[in-house]
Amino acid sequence: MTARRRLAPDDRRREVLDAAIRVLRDRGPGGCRVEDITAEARTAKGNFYRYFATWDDLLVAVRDHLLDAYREDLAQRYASVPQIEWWETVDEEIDRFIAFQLDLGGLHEAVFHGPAAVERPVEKHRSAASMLAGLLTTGIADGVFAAVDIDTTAVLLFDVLHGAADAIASGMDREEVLRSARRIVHRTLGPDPPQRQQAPDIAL
Amino acid sequence: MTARRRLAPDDRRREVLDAAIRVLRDRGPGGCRVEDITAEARTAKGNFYRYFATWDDLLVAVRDHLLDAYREDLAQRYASVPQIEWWETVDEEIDRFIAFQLDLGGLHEAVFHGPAAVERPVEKHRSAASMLAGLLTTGIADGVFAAVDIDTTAVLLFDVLHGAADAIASGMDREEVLRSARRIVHRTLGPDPPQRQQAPDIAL
Amino acid sequence: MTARRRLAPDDRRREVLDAAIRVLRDRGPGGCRVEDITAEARTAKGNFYRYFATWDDLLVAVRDHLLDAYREDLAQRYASVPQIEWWETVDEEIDRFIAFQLDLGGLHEAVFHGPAAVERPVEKHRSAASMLAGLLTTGIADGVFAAVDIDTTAVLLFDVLHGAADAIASGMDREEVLRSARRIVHRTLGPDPPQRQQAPDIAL
Amino acid sequence: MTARRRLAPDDRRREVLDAAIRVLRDRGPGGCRVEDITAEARTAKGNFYRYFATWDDLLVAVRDHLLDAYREDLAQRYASVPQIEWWETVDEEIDRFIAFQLDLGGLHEAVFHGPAAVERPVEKHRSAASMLAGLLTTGIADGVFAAVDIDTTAVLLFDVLHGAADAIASGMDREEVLRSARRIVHRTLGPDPPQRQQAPDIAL
DNA sequence: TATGAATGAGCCTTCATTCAT
DNA sequence: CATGAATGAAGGCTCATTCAT
Repeated sequence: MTARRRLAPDDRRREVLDAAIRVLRDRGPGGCRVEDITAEARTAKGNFYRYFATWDDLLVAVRDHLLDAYREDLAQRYASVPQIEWWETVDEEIDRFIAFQLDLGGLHEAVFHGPAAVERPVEKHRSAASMLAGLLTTGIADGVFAAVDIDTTAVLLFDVLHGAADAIASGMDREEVLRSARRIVHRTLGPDPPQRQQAPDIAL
Repeated sequence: MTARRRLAPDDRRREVLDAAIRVLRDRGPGGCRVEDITAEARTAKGNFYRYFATWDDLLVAVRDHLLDAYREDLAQRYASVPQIEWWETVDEEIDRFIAFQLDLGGLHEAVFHGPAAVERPVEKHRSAASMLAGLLTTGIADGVFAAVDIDTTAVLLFDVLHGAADAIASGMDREEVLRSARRIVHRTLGPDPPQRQQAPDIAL
Repeated sequence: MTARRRLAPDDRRREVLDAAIRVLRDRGPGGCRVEDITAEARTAKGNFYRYFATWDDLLVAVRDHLLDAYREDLAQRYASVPQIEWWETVDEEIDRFIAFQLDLGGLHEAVFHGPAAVERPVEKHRSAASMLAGLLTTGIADGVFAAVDIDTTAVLLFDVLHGAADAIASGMDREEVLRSARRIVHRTLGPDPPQRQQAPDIAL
Repeated sequence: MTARRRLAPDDRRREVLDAAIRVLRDRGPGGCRVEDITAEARTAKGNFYRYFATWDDLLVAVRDHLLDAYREDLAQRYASVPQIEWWETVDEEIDRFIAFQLDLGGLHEAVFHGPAAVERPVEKHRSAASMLAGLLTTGIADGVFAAVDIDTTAVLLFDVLHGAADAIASGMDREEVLRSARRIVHRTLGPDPPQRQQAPDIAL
């Protein structure tokens, strides 16, 4: 390289991390090697290992960074809201999360699947599901959401959103998918339907 | 060298496929090479390539085999049923599908994620979602399920089931998860709650 | 295959040999495996080894077959000719040999180069050069050709013809090449120019 | 692991290239794998690919290196010669070129034949024939050589020299071969013999 | 005898990781 | 600290050759 760019360690680490995010997002996990990332970060290959002990560590770091950023963003959004408009919020957050997922592109496969993801699962407090669980807790406490089992429902609704993004990415109509996703969430969190079991019984 | 075991091509292919399923299930995609599979199948490495042109082809074959088997199984179950007890069926199939997923173990990551899955997506007619769509179509036609958008809802409910299996695999309580999964499906497919939108409306 | 075709061993061997010639000619040594040849010969792979101990043996057999055929052809041509028109004959044979070489296509590289050729050189009595040597011997005896060293000249003139075919194959103008080849041969075998050494001396 | 030897890329590349030349020369293309070369170069196998994208690229590099070296050498020899003694020069260059070829040993087959040679032919400006063509051009311009067709004659005379080396390598007497080769070249480039066509006519 | 399934050594190529400078 | 050359374990794939049926 032309000239050494001396940076504070944290800045350099951040540059590498950002480069990794860009490269992973664009090219996906395949065709993305350590060298691709350091090249994108305009630093030397060996430098990578100054900041990340192994390749998997990078992946974990990327994942955690994204999740933390998302969580922080979420917190920001509701930090100053005195009274949440729950159902509006739900739709808004659904859209937002799906948009976020779509934006991840190839990154998603890289950090949420593959060996790194399997061997080093997201810590609970970081997971998207736990964010959702937070929302559910408050919403239920506010008496707006039905009293579902929070942890499991959060996980499963998260899967719905996640799957919605995949569906859109794979070519399904965005609005259709969004509509169905919203429907599932609304139905799941809405109040119990009074006569739910009867109509079917009759139908049979 | 052990004695040669000469088999009809179909049988040998099947043996290799079965070996692959076992190995993949137990060890996951990492730590599973062509040689591991042929060793498990008690045949020579080179023989692998008589039956599968590339490693990815094997993965696709495994995936298709599993999906086809599941679909066939499903068809079998309802082939002779004159009158479906829809809500019972729903619960039963939910349990069954989740059990199936859990049983896949490391196989799931191997064949539904990773390069092979990305570059060679499941053909539509084979996908689990399309099976679900079939069920939805009939259920809606029978007037039991709400008139949801079939394709997208099928995909998203599939994600719920899939996520449920993951959740259980990752240590969450099986019954808890199952209950929430059932709840989401029931709510999604159940009749519109007459007053559903009111409480929120008032809340706003 | 549909039905076993039982052939006399010699016929079968010949079929395989012919198939090899066709395949080698068309595809060259790369991309030509034992199986390609047996497929072309419409027989089973294992049958190959009934007639040729190794792959290299096939190559040698092909080479010898071609050379023998050429030699026989040559003999035929002059068997009944009472009086050879030497210089016409020279030109005719030059053309013929080059045409033969060109016709070999990929075969040439396969059988006259490569490991087989290196480790198992053509036996002297079979070589094209030895045919040429025969011609030279007679021509010199007839007092038509200059008294060159027969063995070495034959080899080198053979290289000229061989090179001429290569040149044409690689895109040079056929007539141009033929003319130069003829010129070299004529000059080499023609009578000593009386004043040969003087002009250059003067020129310097 | 032996101690790491860190070299400037150009130096290392050169070491690998030289090692390749040695190994290829001694053992020929068969029985020479990437690992043999890196072993000879006292470096790790993987390092090979820092300098040569593929095996064939190495072969091409070796070939070009040899041809360039020879050409440079040739140029050097005549850079400072004011007046060329053409016929002496011819004999000298014949000897030299044949010696060069002989020295190549197994290298010749490796780089001038085989898949690499077929798929990536020598660029024209590098070929030995083009060097010869240069010589012919000047010699003809000087009025010393007969006005032959330069390109084709160069190619064919090159084949003579090349064949001469092969002949010597295969056991023919060196001096005999050289004498005949010289004769062919002299005759080809010498002045037209006055009565060339008559003697034969009479002889018949 | 004919068939084609089975064998396994061989080989190129990739790339995370290390470390001399 | 930064650099990028060096390392070497993997691992996919080929194909001549063997041999059970």
